[in-house]
This record gives sequence, C-alpha cells and structure tokens, in this order.
Amino acid sequence: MNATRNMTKRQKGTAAAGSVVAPARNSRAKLIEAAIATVRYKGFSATSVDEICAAAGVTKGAFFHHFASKEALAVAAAGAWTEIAEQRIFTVPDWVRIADPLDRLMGHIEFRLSMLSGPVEDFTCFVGTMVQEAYNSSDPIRAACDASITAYAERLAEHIEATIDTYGIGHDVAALDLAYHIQAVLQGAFIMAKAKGSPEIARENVAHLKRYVEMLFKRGDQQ
Amino acid sequence: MNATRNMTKRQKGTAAAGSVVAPARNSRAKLIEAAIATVRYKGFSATSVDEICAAAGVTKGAFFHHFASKEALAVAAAGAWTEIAEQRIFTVPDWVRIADPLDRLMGHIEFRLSMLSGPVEDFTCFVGTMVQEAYNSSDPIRAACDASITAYAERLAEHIEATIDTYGIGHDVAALDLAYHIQAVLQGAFIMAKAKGSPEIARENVAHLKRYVEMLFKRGDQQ
DNA sequence: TGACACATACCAACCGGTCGGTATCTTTCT
DNA sequence: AGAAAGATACCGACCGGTTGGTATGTGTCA
Repeated sequence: MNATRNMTKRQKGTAAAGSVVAPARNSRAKLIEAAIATVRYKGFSATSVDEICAAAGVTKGAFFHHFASKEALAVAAAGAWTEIAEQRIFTVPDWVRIADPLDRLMGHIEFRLSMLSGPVEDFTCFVGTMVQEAYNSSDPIRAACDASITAYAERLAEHIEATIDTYGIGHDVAALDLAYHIQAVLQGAFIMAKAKGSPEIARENVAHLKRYVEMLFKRGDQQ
Repeated sequence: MNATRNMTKRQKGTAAAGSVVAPARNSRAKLIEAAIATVRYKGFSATSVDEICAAAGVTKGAFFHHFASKEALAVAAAGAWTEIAEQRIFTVPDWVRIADPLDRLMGHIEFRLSMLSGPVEDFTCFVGTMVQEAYNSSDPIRAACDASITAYAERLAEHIEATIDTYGIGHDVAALDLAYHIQAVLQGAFIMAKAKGSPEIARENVAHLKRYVEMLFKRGDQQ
C-alpha cells in the first residue's frame, strides 16, 4: 500500500546505465513480474489488480496505462512466461549442451526434477495454473497459455526428435506427443504437490516419467 | 440470475417418494451439485455464492442455512466428490469385475481413457481444479482436496498391489506411488485439454500412461 | 409450540475500470 | 539555441456494480 509512495520518484535510465543484461525495471515489467508471482501463489481470479499494483510498487493508474484490462495483463504475462521458460530451461542449464541426444533428453528430465524443491509456488507453472481458471471464461488467456505450453513442447520435441533419429524408437511414439506427455506429467505433479503441500510427491512422479522414457529408448524389447 | 425466481416453490419430497436410488433432491445436495458443476466450469474464486444458488435453484438464505461459508461448501463438495468418484469409477464400471489383476488395472486405465470425450468441464477433476486455487489460501479446502485425491490413489493401489502380487514387478515401484502417478498423468492431461479446448491431447497422454504400465509389467526385461 | 428450513432485505468491503490532471521527455519549427 | 507542441508515463480519487455474509421474517411439520 505505502510502497507506492516510496517509488514516486524513481531513478532514470541515465544514471547507472551500465546494466545491460539486467531485466528492465520499468513499471510494465514490474507489473508482469508481480502478476506471475501473485497468480502462482493464489490463482488468477483471487488476485486483484490492486494487489498486483501493490506487489509491483506502482499505482493503479500505471497499471491501466500499460494494460487495457486485467485480462490483457494476463495475456502479456503468459507471453513473458514463455520467454522466461526458454531462458531458464532451454538456454541456461547445462543439460542443453550434452552431446548425446538421449543423455540430453534424460538431462532435461533430471533438470526438471531438480527444480522440484522449496515452496510450491516457486516451481509450479504460471500458465498451467492460469489456464485452469480461464479456459472457459477468457479465450485470449486460454490461447496465450496454450501458446506457451505449445512453445515448450515444440522446443522439447526437437531434442526428442534427435534422440529418435540417433537411437530409433521401438514404439509408435511421435516426438511432439511425448513432449506433451512430459509436460503433462509435470503439470499433474504440480497439482499433487499443491494438494500435499510438499514437492516430494512431485519428485516421485517425475521418477516414473524418467523410467518411462528410459524404457522407451531401451533397445532389445519386442514389438 | 432469474432462474432462482422460477424455482422458489419446488416440489416436496412427499409425492413421488418411490425413488430410492435417485440422489436426494434437497437443497443441500442441489447446492453441492451446482457448486461442483460451476467450479469445474469457471473455477472456485470466479464462482460466486449467488451463482451457485441460482444454478441450484435455491436462495441465498438456504445456502447459509446449510453452509457456514463458501469455504465450508467447498469442503463438503470435496467430500461428495470422493463418493461420486468411488461410485462412478470404482463401483459401477465393468473393469472392476475383471478377474485377472493386470487386465483389471489396464481396464481401469482404459475406462479413464473412455471418459475423455465431450466438453472439457464434464470430465475434468473437481478437486484437482479447486486445490490449484485454494492450496495457499484455505487449508481446510486444500486438506479436503488432498483427502479426495488420496482416497482415489489408495483405492487404485489395491488393484496395483494385486497385480504386483500375481505378476511381480521388475522395478523398484511401490503400488501407491504408481497410483499417484496414474492420477497425476490424468490431472496433467486435464490441463492440456483445457489449454487446447479439446480432449484429444488428453487421450494421447493416457495412451502414454497405458504403454508405461504395460511395460512395467511385461516380463523378460533386465534389472 | 417450537425446531427446522428456508425467503427477503440488506450491508460494508471490495472489485475492475475511468477520469482529470501533472511531470517529464522528445520532436519540430524558427 | 530555444521556444512551442505533442507524446509518454504516470497519479490517485472516484464510480457503479458485485462480493461474501448477516439479520430477521415466515411457512411447515412433528
């Protein structure tokens, strides 16, 4: 509430312009960041515009200057989430640079497993949470979440495709379908973790997923 | 909105009292039924008490006569959901009476697969939807959803246990863990279906699950 | 006659969104 | 160079409607 007051005079981009890689700390970016955090914690409908503004340290006027509506913010945040995932999951981690495709794929799953610790709201999926609430109420939000999920699946499918190309697969499994399955298991694991209030059950689930993918690519089985 | 008005004078239970198996058509039961349907459609926070009352054809006075709060209704509905699932999934369907444990387990998965058609809100999980929104905001709701999920998993684990007893399992897999995994895949499949607006992707996911369970119980593999 | 199962009317808080106004930065014209 | 004009980025009071919840009245049945 009073955090707004402390920020009315904020630093200009002129001084300390050395930060090139750091995320833009403008109001728009802060609003999106706050929305993602708050929605992951309490859901989209339960999060008010005022709450997002307070968390971002900006006023309501700023909110509606940058976004036409709460829905528009949700759509923009879903887009931002796609980029965050691209960076944090498909660019920065070490698994990306593993040479062998199967090792790389297993490295991806292992990496997702390693993310499952700490508070539940810190590892769960923003768009997965939001689409559950909005799929019937707002088609723009639904479509934006779908786009984010699809982008992840298609990105992952590249690595699965490479694995199939190198090792083959003794089953009628399409790379994209398997990518969606990997994501579905994670989404389901998040729900379990939310219900139990702990990431342990989610890890157990990803262990099953790991075993499934290992079995899929293990040679010497019939069919 | 005006649906309430049309239902103010409703039939008493005295006439046509022959129905023994039919669900109790009293206000409390109607409220729970309406809550489940509406929450599955638009989520818990986005569903107002007035909306539930209108859908149930009762007044707000009746609502707060039967339930102390919206939260209390949610807890009661989660309990009702457990019983609905017990009936519709673990009692009525034919798979329950298959003699061979492995065939029975696969019959269960096949049955869950066969449920994935029609409007998304008709096959998705009420407690899975609700726990996503309430896990941090209301511990009574979270606990009630967890109880429902746990009941399902424990019920399913009985059949998995029987399968392991009969056929063994060549992996370090606990029956209850596998039961939770089956449920997690379904929950994840629901999210995918909501994002895509179609059950097709959910069916694809359950096909992967089916393959995994088949592979787990296929003899002649190493380890 | 009194407990039960509602119905009706109402309330304060909160909701998403609007609006008139202001400070500052950028472009254009002379 | 410097004034004028316009665009951008807010600010925060305010609005009508909705929210979960309450208080009180009323008909019915044991």
